[in-house]
Amino acid sequence: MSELYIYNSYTRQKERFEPMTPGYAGLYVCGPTVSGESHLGHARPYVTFDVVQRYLRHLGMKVRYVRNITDAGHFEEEGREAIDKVGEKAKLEKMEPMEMVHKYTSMFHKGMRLFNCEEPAIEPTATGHIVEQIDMIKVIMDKGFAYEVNGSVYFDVSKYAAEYPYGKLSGRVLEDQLETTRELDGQEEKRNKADFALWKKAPPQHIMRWNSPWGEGFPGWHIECSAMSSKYLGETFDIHGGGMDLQFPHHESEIAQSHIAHGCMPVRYWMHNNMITINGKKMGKSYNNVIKLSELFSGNHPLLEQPYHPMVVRFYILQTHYRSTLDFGNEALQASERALRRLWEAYEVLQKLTLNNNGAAADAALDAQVRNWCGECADFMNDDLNTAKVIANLFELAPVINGIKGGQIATNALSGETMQLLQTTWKTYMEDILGLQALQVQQTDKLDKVLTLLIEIRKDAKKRKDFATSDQIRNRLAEAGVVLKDEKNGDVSYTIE
RNA sequence: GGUCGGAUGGCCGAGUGGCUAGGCUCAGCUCUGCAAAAGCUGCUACAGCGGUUCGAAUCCGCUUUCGACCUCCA
Repeated sequence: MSELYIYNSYTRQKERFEPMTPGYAGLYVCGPTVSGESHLGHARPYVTFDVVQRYLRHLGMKVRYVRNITDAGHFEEEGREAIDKVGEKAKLEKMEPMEMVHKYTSMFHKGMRLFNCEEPAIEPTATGHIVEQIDMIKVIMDKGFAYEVNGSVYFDVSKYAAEYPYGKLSGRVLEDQLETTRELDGQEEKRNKADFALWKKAPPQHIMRWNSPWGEGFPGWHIECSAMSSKYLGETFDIHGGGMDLQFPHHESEIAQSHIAHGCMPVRYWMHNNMITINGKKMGKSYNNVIKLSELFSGNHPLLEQPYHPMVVRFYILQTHYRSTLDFGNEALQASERALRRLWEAYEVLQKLTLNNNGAAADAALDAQVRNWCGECADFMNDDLNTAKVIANLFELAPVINGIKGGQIATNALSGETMQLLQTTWKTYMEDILGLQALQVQQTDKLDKVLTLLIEIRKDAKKRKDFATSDQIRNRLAEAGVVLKDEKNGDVSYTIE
């Protein structure tokens, strides 16, 4: 039995995952900024870390999964107008800040449900943890690594870098930063360009503001994650996840401020998912090329040829390793849709197979092959969560399942034990770990009865060789999105698209 | 400009030294009243040029090219 290895961005190598407390795992993932609707790019980390969380649990660990909601505090452009993003957008939309935050939080939650992402154990908000953030800033100031200027507080990166490995996570050296950091208004407040804000003084027009020892203002860009992760997971915790684009400056800053505030490194394993690209470019608001989730599900976007089911998108994400870029394309999504449909139908077939083969496997070679394919899935997950290879193995097994049903493979080819392993493996990976669900519309009993009746009428017609009637039923149902399938044994099954 | 990471068959995408990845598409066959589904078979690729090696998509060097980060970003 192999053990779980994950790629640690901090050390840039795969490391064996050993939780701090055996049997328990702490996971923090940077959540959404609820000043706008989530897009396809956002889906990736949440699906990725949902699988991480599911897998840790599958391995028997109790997982505390914390994912924040950023509902205040980020700057549009640091140092320029010091505009709180949430406050500014609210004015444009003529909404109260809390009204907008609630709207986009609800939309985010709805998206997560559609993707079948399990809810985090704790979903803390930035505005709910102003006190903790202020306390943390005070500690950093007391230790001499932050300074106040005109109602704002900055972290002294140079001082930190002189003693500690600042830039290790993102692979950069401070000297480069000093040369390449862009000239911005308000930079003169800082002692060094590389310093970042822990607390910003609120300009008069700023809506969201809180009292602090330094006057009215709002928390800096990075402090919320440090304050909330340490509160709920401890000063050092197991896994911190997020998109690769957050490595610098966000996660680098988290490390520095937490390190000073708590005297220890905050995170043991850093995990970063790669980006979703579109026409070769990262999908992001700075490129103005985002496809919002609602557009994706409705197909209402110039780049979309059709709507895509949330499960198709989830499957599409999991077919690629999380550390590779994933290029958006209609062809790719459509391929995923067909693939998932085929896989899920095989899964449903497998669940219905009831074989009681008490004897040995008639086809020992196939039996061994099946056992091997099943067993490999765990190895693939343990190798830095290679969901792509797990799915490939499920596709290796699909013809075996369909073959047994179709009669191409003898019913006693596999031993009863292997059959059971096959069923358990599919249930475990399809549902529990990959978190996949049926694409089909949930049919009601009434609909099922109607369709059963039509199928019976069609069967009678076929018996009488009245193919006009039988084809009419089949074709009209197909037009309505119900596909009939004539089984070899005379049964008829249907799928609703 | 600096740092880092890619370039795999018609498309998507695994894969770090030798063994068919997988999916989608396409073609043929089996089954079938026809079709669909399913099963079987075929299409066999690793940007280019050198090098290391018995052997390289996989290691090293160079070239071309794309991207990410350096500013809010998942």
